[in-house]
Amino acid sequence: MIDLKYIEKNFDEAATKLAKKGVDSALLDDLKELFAKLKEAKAEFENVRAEQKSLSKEFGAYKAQGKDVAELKAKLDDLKEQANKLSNIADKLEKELEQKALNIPNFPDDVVPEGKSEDDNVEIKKVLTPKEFSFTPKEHWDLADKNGWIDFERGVKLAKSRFAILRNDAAKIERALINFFLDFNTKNGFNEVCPPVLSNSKMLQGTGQLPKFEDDLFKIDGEDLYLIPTAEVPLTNMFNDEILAESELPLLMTAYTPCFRKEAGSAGRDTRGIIRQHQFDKVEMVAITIPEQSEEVFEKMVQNASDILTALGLPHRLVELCGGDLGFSAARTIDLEVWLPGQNKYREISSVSNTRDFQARRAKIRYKDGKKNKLANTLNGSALAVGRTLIAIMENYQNEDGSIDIPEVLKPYMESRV
RNA sequence: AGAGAGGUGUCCGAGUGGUUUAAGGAGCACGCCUGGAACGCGUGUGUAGGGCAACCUACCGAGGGUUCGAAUCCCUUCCUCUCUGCCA
Repeated sequence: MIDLKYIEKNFDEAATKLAKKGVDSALLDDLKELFAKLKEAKAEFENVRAEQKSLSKEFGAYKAQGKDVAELKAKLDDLKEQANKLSNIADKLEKELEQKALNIPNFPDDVVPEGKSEDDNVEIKKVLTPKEFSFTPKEHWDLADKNGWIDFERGVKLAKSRFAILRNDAAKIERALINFFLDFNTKNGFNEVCPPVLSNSKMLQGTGQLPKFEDDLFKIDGEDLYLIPTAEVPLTNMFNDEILAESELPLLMTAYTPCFRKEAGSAGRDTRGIIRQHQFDKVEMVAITIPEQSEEVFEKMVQNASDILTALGLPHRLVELCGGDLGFSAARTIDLEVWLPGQNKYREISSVSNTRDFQARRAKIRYKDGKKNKLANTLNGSALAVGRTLIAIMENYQNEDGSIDIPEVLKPYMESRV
């Protein structure tokens, strides 16, 4: 959640920042007005309540002394009615304000470039040069057919469209990648976690998926539970409503989980192949830091994801997302895009974000700084999306006859094949 | 799923209608003690909001109710523990 006090005191600055993300300043006006109204309503209520409390004490004393309380009671009855009325007004305003505030996205960092869509993202650097093929490289779905690696029809039969079954070596590579990623991250200081893949609504609100993006989530019928869209949700919320000791920060975590997304609004996009599925595997990194540290940890996470791609011999590039392409909770995001020779373009394979204190404020993740409690910073990033890595390996390691080589670093993880 | 017990501050824990204005302890911070530390002693210390000082308000799992007054009584609901059932 954004900092309402900050908006109150630095309205123009806040409006400028959010304009970068495409937020209409009228929304902020609304928010500011509500905030002021709420303050006033609360003050009014508190005054009445204070009187009510102090007279109630007198009432007790009167009774003890055997004095007549009729007059006092009439006064108190009146105050009670007033207090109820005022508290209802304040409650209503508070709920309205909260609902509106929960739907305002995070402020972008100053380094975030202006822009409306992904076309305005800024390339930071390229890593590894795509290799020249002596033949026209195929797309991954053709290679999948040729090798019997992906069973699209039966995936649809089991569930519905955008579900697929990995078979033969594809299933083995998927598993090998998960293990390779987890080992790689662990060696770089990330602690391995194996969380639930269902999450309740409070946690999803903590990381920003709810209330705004309910349509993207699979919900369990009759329960306050959703399938997680990313391990960011359970890992970050492990510390929901907790106060951490400064000495235990930064907390660096990594987890493999399947992820579930309805992909509402992407009808027709990436319908071939397994680029965009309702269920996909991902190994995620999450960090909880003090504010002064989050920049450094952010760089580390980007570097870590890039190093994995390099270790796999996959050409990729780093892209700084522009304001318009930035996610709801992110203050800053760097995407890693892997080279797909079959598609002849770079495609997103990892997204590393610093949410600053946006999620921490929603999820009440704090740390004790000497005496005071302060909001922590939370960061997340993929290292990496497993299915898309499989695609990248297929397309980059393909031979003219359609066979596919296995990257060296993966071979120790695939002894049953080699 | 059934029966019983319970949810109080960073943690443990007392508290069955009015000096609870949440006891006490641990932890933490500061000071004394020390060559330095531990121990010991003293002081401070729940969270959030408003004035930003005194002070005021909300919060005892959540929501509702009773009452002049609720951590305390009633209802609903969630969670935890123990036993039973089921299960990888």
